[in-house]
Amino acid sequence: MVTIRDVAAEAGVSVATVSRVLNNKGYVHEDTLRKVQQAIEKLNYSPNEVARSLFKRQSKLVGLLLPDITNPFFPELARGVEDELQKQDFRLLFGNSDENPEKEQAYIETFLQNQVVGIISATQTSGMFNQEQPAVPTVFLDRTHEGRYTVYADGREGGKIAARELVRRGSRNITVLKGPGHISPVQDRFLGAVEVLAASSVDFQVIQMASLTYEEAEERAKELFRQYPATDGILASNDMTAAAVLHEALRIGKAIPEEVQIIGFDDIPMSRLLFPSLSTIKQPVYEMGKQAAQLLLKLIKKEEVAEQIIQLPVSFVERNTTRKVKADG
Amino acid sequence: MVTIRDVAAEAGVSVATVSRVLNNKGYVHEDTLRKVQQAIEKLNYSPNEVARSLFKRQSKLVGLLLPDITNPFFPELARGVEDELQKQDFRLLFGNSDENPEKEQAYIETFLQNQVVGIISATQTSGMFNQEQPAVPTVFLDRTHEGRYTVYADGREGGKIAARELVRRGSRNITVLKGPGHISPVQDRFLGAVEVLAASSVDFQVIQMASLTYEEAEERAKELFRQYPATDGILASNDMTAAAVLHEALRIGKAIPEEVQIIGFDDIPMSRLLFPSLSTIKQPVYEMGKQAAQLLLKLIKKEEVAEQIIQLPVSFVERNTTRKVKADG
DNA sequence: TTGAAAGCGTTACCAC
DNA sequence: GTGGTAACGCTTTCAA
Repeated sequence: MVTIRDVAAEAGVSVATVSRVLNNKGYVHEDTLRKVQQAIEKLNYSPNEVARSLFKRQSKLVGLLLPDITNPFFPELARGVEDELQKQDFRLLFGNSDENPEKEQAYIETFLQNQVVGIISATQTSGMFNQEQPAVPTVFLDRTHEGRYTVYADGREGGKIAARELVRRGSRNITVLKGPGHISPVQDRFLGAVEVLAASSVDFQVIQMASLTYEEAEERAKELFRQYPATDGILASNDMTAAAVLHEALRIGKAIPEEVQIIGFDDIPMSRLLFPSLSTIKQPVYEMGKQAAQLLLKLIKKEEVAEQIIQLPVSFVERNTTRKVKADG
Repeated sequence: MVTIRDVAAEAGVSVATVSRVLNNKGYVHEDTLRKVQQAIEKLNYSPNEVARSLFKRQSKLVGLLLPDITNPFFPELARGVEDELQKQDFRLLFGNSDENPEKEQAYIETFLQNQVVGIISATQTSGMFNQEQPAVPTVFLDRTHEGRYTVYADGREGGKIAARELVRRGSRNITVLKGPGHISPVQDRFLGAVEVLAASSVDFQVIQMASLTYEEAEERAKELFRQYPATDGILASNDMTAAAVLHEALRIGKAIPEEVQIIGFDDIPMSRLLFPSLSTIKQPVYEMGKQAAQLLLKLIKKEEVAEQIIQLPVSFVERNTTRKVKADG
């Protein structure tokens, strides 16, 4: 391993000088500069980040905590975060918590032990965060936490839009699939939907799910069609569950969207590839990741941040699990 | 920040002693042990990994380089890697290279600067790796590299199986969509398929794609049906392109699988949710990630490793883009 | 069984 | 403009 000492020796200067050119701060003569640069080149030197981090008590690393990268909602989030951080030469320390408090705790602890400059977390449990203010700037992503920096999409409005679209397109007996209540975005969209439905004149009922897995959604969908055969509109908690419902509906011979309309939530990549392609509420996922990273960067640099909570808009994506409607007017 | 010094002071011992209990190596009296543990508890001390890494010239970090986590093939790979490493308290430094040599170079450099103990790379370009043996144990995943530790699935055999299944199920005019030749697994499956087709009595043609994007596949699919209207069987480079072909086929009114059969490759999560659900060649993706991590762990610990290359088997997943065939016999 | 001290590779302060 | 050196928090000799 070649160190700053070797470079100094090679260039015939002190380590202090080499350090100065490395960080280009402080005076250094042009000739000296050249000598040092040549030495660096010659020895193929590259500074040891660990030593730097130790001295500065802060690394160029950011901790990213996700529930599960395998859930198709998250890869784009992660990408948004990474692309933004990468531009400023920050790197990602990455972990999946499975919403398991112990795992989460363990990851956060090692993030901190590795002296990350900041943390972005898309988890809800946040056992650690709840206890105390974390030692480094932290931004929550997709999940809201009272009094914390947060970037998320307007799930409430999304739920409303979904419900309105379903009603507007003619559903008169709607079933809402309600996801786990402790996941804030899931709860928000549910509340939004119910708010609109309650104020409308359509019949509706709610089926509670304990998870958002495809498998459970399949079960619930069976139940749904058995229990509420008159249902002609379904609001799913997310696209994955919508896919399960869609398949079950097709399996038992329902015409989609003629007999039953379905609206999902998220707009994950697969949604447009389903058949019929899935109408859904789109979250600006990449943008959310990006904005979370930007916010964190500001926090790290102690720049002024206008607001603690950034809420991004969602939008209805009309595809083929909802009926067409005449142009408004 | 509470340091080992604080703990030592609190416990009334030297830092050396605290270090000994931390790493439980060397003699330490039972009473002393207790005192130190209490001090640690009381001060809520947790050792600084950065300082450790600096001294040991080696961290508890592993670099994971992926082309793009947004490509649905990779999340499960990453998960396999992470789950395995996490058990042994290693953490992941994570980056997407987009198969861009500069990005890749930059990531690897920072991995090394952060003194990772090892690297797992699923990239093909590997500008850096090609030059010289990297400074730390490195395992290639999904992509093969001459003379390097590698974990991958048997794409060649997969290509053969796919071709055989298509022929066996009655396709007589087959189009092979060939992905970018520089990506080894993609090339392997192509070669396997062609090998079987060439030895068979069916007609076949090849369409070359410059990428594996859905968008390009859509274009090529249009071309395909225009140029080779007699095609009754399609071998796609992966499931994503298969999905595009499937949609285009449906759009122009082809009956699937009656008029045209399609087989994908990978078995990404969406494949079973397509309509008709996609027959494909399944790669044991999670397992691949896991094995790569296990291999790297062995390398790190300088344990004996039986072989440099681990090849995992693939399998045909029969779904509904291929015709049923009577039981063999 | 314990402690003093050197050293891991940097940076930043202070002299010159 | 430049260099010497303490310090970052830890581990590991080595001596006691």
